[in-house]
Amino acid sequence: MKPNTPTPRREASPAPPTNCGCKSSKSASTRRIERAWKRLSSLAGEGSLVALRANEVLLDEGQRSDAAFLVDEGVLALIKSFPDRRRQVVGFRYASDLVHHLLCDVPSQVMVRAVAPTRLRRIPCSELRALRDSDRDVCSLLLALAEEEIADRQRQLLLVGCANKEERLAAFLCDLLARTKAASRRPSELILPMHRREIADYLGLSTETVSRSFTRLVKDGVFALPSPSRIRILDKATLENLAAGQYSGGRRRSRDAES
Amino acid sequence: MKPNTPTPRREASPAPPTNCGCKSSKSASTRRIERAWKRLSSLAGEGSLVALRANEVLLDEGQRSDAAFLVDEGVLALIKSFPDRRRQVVGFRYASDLVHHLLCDVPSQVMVRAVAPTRLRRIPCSELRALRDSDRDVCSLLLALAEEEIADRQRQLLLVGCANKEERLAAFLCDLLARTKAASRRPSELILPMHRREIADYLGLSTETVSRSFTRLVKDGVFALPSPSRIRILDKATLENLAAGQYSGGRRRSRDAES
DNA sequence: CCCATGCCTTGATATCGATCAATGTTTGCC
DNA sequence: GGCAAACATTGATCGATATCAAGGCATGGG
Repeated sequence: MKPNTPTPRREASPAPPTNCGCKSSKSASTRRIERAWKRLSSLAGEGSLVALRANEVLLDEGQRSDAAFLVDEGVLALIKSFPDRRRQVVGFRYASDLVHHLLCDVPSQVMVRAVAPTRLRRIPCSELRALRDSDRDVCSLLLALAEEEIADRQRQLLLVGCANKEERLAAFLCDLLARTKAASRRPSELILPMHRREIADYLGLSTETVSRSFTRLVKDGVFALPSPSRIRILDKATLENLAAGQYSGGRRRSRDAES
Repeated sequence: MKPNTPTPRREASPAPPTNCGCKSSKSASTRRIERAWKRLSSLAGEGSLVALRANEVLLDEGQRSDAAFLVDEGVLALIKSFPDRRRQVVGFRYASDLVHHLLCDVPSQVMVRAVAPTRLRRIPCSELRALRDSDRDVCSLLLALAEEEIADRQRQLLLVGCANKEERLAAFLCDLLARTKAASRRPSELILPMHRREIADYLGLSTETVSRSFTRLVKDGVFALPSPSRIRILDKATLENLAAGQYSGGRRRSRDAES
């Protein structure tokens, strides 16, 4: 559709392992990563478009796909369900994210479901693997993406393990803000593409608790909620402090702190 | 210093992305990974040994190291601390694990501390990076290791997000059992190298709650506790069922289950 | 327009694990 | 061996969040 060349995940691609400025110049390694990204996304041909309606499942848990996907538009949730009702969203995927690229041809650990109308492009596993094996830069790029995902999971773990409900919500909103900053013209305006339930399953809370956290932050003047899915940030500093856990008030678990 | 050639993490290396038996034969890709591992570990020369006493810090949060490390013996914890007393262990590292290999020359997100006497071998970042860039198989190996770490973090996230205290402890013990299976002659005997506090910080619980969970599982006949750091598994099936969350009794968070 | 459905919010209560407070137990040092 | 420090266990109580239970508010179909 529109010929937007996808950029690497997150604006100003962090790509930790390559641009650490030790032996190769930053711009050189950035160029390498960009070239690799173009090669990779060129695999995602126009002929292999996938469109999903909201709530449609791209891939079930345990299912193996012979392709990875590049998100053109929309939002997906990676969901792990348990035999009883327990559920955990282990991540969201937004425009220009890769989905399933690490697990090509391996049974998926999670269900992948669109939380909003979504368009993706298929990247056949065989081609992805061939490119990875033949192109050093692509391998580096995949490594950089993997590291980013490790960092994401760690952030989420810290939230669920250490943060109270307002901190969790604040951190989630900050992440979302960072992801969609470019897309929106007004930086203080934030659209929530997912429902309370999905936010709750991401943050390890119940929907009621998520709702109460929204209410609390509205009352504290951190943001306004013109509609349940639209947020107007009023006090970004407080939101970010909450998100960073830089104050005292979270869930402690141990009395004695050493070191 | 015993000349044990380290094997890739986890016995019978899972290495998901390479041995999926689609185009290359399994043994061929396994051989490639093994060769890569040898090349990588040969970087960790005998001259660069590091020995840590229990509780000694290898690397502080925010510090950048110009080397990665290969664990010869012992156990390390990766710890994230917050301004107040909150703390989260985001992972443990055992013999034959790599430490910090993904974050070479980048400020560490976590503190790395020995929880027991530990010996490591340095792998200079520059050499690691050079080998990664020049050797395709090493790049693949690093990618496989990164995927494994993503899976580990996901497992931990599911524990902290969805499991009750006994499930969390059971899952932790099963993981530890799998990691040390080869080392111990008696498969039902398990040595805990870390203290209750570190287990608690890993599982997102308090030490008291961890202690109570131990007591509970002992009372339920799942294992015996000859001493606080020695476990004799009595009912492995129950332990594994608890760990897998394959029953009902965990922390639900949502009433309605669909899909 | 009216109704039905699904989502969101709010309130009351229950529960799980944290916290506070002792009391055991192990370990290592003298 | 005796002591001290660190670690582990146990009990009592508290608090944060889940759960249960109504409503409120949109949105869409007839």
